Amino acid sequence: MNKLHDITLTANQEFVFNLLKEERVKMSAYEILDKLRDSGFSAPPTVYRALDFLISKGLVHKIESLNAFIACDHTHEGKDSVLFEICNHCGETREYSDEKISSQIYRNTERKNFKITKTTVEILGQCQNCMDS
Amino acid sequence: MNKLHDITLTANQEFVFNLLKEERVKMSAYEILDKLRDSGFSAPPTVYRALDFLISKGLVHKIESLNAFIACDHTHEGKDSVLFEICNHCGETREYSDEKISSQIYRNTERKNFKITKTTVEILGQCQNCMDS
DNA sequence: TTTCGTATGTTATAATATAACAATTCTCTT
DNA sequence: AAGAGAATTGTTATATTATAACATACGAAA
Repeated sequence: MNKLHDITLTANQEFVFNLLKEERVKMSAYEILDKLRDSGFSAPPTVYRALDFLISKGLVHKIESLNAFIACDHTHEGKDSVLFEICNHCGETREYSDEKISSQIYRNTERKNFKITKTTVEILGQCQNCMDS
Repeated sequence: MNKLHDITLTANQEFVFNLLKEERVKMSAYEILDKLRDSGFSAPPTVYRALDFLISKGLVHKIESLNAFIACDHTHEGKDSVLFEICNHCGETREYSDEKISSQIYRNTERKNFKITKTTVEILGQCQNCMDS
């Protein structure tokens, strides 16, 4: 089932989303801008607006510790926290979710009546490939 | 036991650390700069250098999703991940660690031979106080 | 077809962070 | 106490990331 089944994208939003989906790597807003100049993008707000929309729909995530953006890998259900595992060396960024971590995060906060609006879990390090070489 | 038992701070580092310890709230680098102008701080590098040092010693943490810095609350042992719980409304920032979450993060990555250098776990939402009012 | 919400283009600027380099201070070691 | 080497600082400039503001255009729906 496609995540887009009930989301209509404008031309700009589609340019940004397709770029991120095709490249499958994290990109800064200004990298996106540069790659889309030929498509008519000329200034940062065009990129940031599209990103904001895509993020609000869960189609793109921001990696806070790198100020970078990446297309979302998988469908999100209600209460799962997204985790990112990022290699410092090659930049490869894997997204996943972990039920144990998500539920533990929610258990902690529910006890305190803290109402979560967003979770950020980012794991930086070196991947096996980069350790070998 | 004081965390500083074997760490010597320079004057600048101490200004920044004391400010963050006393205020006990997150502050941006430029807020720190403004508060320390009277102490002779005049440009960003002075602040960022002190912060870098304090972070490297574990005395200060950066909150990635807010580009802000906060004095560390507690002693860190080998493999614990720090968690931040941040109220969008009042800005209160609580630091804690959770053995279940930390160990689960490490279990996930060890299986894949991914070597962690840093973890970022930030939970944004609304605290009970702010919900009541 | 008017209306209203959303998206866009554009210019300017705000906020966050680092580069580069000369000058100074600190800490050993002798 | 002097000097070498390392670390820290002051300073200026600039890079990087993100938003404000406002006029215009577009799109769905009454």
